[in-house]
Amino acid sequence: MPTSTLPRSSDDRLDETFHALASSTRRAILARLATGDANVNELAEPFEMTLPAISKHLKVLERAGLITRGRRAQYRPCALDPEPLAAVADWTERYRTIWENRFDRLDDYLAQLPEPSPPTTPSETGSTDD
Amino acid sequence: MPTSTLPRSSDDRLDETFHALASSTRRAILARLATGDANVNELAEPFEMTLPAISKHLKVLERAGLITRGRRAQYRPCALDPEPLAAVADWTERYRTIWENRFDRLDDYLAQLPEPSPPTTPSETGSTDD
DNA sequence: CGTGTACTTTACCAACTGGTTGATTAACCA
DNA sequence: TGGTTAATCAACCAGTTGGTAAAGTACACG
Repeated sequence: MPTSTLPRSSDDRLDETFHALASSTRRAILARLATGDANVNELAEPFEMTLPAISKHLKVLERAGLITRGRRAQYRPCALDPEPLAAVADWTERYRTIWENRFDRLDDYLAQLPEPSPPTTPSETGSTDD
Repeated sequence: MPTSTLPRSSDDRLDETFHALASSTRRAILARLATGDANVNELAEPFEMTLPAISKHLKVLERAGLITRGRRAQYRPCALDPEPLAAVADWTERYRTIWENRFDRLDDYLAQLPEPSPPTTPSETGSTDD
């Protein structure tokens, strides 16, 4: 395996980041690492899962650049690297404005309504919806 | 298939949202929908993929709540619903602070350095970086 | 009616995931 | 040297994913 370090597009990297995050196990590992570095056994402890399974999850997180791994004696300490999350935040941000504009348009619509009929006159309101 | 609409945990829904976003095809569909609603054929047009494949992607996006679908004659118009992205933004935000604290700690470290050697003395600055 | 258009469903496939067990590597300790 | 601990590798398995082709459904139109 030549460990193909080909120049990945930002699309590919976003694919990889989102995929790595699409697992509550992996997100829990990241949450644990957010409190400080940890070895593989420490990371595996909360899960009802064998060590090789955790090892695989860590490899996914590492390939996505979300963690880095060192070597201290026979331990492989893992550290969080939230850098790829910046791209996630950027991507998400572009949709937040769209989301907010919906309410803006609704606000505009409500603002130009003829009369804010008081809630004491429940009749007359068009009940033939749909 | 009883369409199991079981009460999903927020973890499960985040899994589903991240999974739906972990495909550049699906993100491209969302980007297209960000410019306005569209039918399935319109959404499929930019891709070298058969219609059933797009249909499957749309189903993934729909299950994740990222799009809603209507019925107008034989058309099934799709509309973007960025609401689930709020949870993504929230999740990501918790790690942004960690990311920034790194630099804060670096700032603290730099701030407490003995002497901020002025830039007018270009010698003396350690040029033996790797 | 029948025919075309828009889309979904079904059945099938190869590839990938996510887990397992058992063997293996690597470093420390005695 | 040999044993223990930490972690990965290899092989395997069931279930899922992402695509296809072909058939089916739903609606409009002449």
